[in-house]
Amino acid sequence: MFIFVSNNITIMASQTEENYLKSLFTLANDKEGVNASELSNLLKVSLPTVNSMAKNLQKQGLVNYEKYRPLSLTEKGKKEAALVLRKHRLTEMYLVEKMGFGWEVVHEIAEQVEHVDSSIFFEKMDELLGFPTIDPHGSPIPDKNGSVSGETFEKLSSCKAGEQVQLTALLHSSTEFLKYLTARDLILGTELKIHSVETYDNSMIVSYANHESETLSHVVCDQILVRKNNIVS
Amino acid sequence: MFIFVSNNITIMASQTEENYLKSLFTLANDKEGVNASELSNLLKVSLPTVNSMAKNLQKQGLVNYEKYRPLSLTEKGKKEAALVLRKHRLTEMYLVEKMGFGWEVVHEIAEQVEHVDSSIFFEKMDELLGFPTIDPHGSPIPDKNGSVSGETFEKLSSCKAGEQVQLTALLHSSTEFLKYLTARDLILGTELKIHSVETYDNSMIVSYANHESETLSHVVCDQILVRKNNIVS
DNA sequence: ATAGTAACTTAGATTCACCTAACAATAAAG
DNA sequence: CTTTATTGTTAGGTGAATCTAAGTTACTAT
Repeated sequence: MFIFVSNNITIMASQTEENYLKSLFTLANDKEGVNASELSNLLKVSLPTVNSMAKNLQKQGLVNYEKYRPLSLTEKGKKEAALVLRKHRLTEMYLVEKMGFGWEVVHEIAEQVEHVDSSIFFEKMDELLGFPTIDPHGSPIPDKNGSVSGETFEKLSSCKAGEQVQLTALLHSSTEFLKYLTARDLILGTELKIHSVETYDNSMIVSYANHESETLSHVVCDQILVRKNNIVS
Repeated sequence: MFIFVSNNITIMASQTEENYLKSLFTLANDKEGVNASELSNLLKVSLPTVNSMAKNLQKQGLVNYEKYRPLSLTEKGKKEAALVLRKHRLTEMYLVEKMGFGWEVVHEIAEQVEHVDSSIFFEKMDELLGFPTIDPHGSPIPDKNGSVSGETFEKLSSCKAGEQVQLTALLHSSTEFLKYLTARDLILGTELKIHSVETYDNSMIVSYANHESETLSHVVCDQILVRKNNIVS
């Protein structure tokens, strides 16, 4: 009879390692692999540094590394990275929603707070925020198992003329805002065609359902998240 | 974290350095100097490690170090230490008051959050808390210049039978100790009447709220700070 | 197809925070 | 006042995360 002593004692990744994992995760966005030089640029460290960290993370079973080939995360690495991202995004949400910070300033703070090692701390944030699944940039917040809800949404304000999109989420849901939208028959799922974007004030002219032409201000477009459709011509 | 200026270059103290400064500050409580071995015990590092860090901090003008003599903080060191303590205590306060954590669990989280380098982050906490001067354990919160509020409290152990006092702060806030107190409904602000002091072991018999008679050992009384009430007869 | 450039790797060094082993000074106890 | 115990110091070494310099592989463009 064999006795297996599991030697996969999980030790917490260092802050540095967490940053590498997070960067690999975000840079990999849909692509297959990530070049060492991309990481080198993003993290502002030299290529040899990336190289040795790649080997280190490979030893821990977190990244796939082969000489001269782009890097990629293993399944284990992806999960770990998603959990860091979760901490980052929950923190950003918390800072904005509960502490009243502007979106411009929260990233820098979240970059530091994300490395706190305390599950109750982040679960409390999650709870106080009402278990959000996307952050205000439309990026998904991974759940506590590191699973990411597949889709990422974009702000309507970042779309271009000619695109067809579907209204999928709101960044803010004040009564005022909801009234504004319902008054225009804009509900979740509405298919929008973007006719033009006014360069002066960034307002958009869109059409949908029974609405031939509606003008939406930038303030409004910036609070609406959409899914881009495959444009069928 | 804190900032010191040298040769016009602003350098941040490392998390490790912050921890040494904070420990020196708290261990020095009234005493003149701190033994290297005390630090060694508290920080769970070897004596040689403390020794070399002492030299390092001396070079930065933060501690007074002479061979074989106890360590002490310079004025500059005291200020930086107080600022770390400020971040720690504001964090604890925030976690308890705004996030609903119990005061037994916040220390561990605050130990990590205190090293975040962002003045707006802690100033926002301060603001949201209404600029408190005392943290959840009753210890004073230094202001943003590193000055500690003047009010000093007395040890319960130094009080006499017949006195009425209010529990205002704790000298030590280990999880064990906090559990001990909460198990007896002893919280900050509790009004205590000292019935008698046992001359043999210096234990005290006190009454408060729904507790007719509780015996507190000297060890416990020596860790509790109180404000003496003006006894109106 | 090959020369030139960009990307990657290796080698070797540095700094920080830590360690153990061995030695020195001070404090405590007889 | 000497011996012993505690406490502090020095020397030397380790691993993590970084660097520069120099060499190697892969991509790209003529």
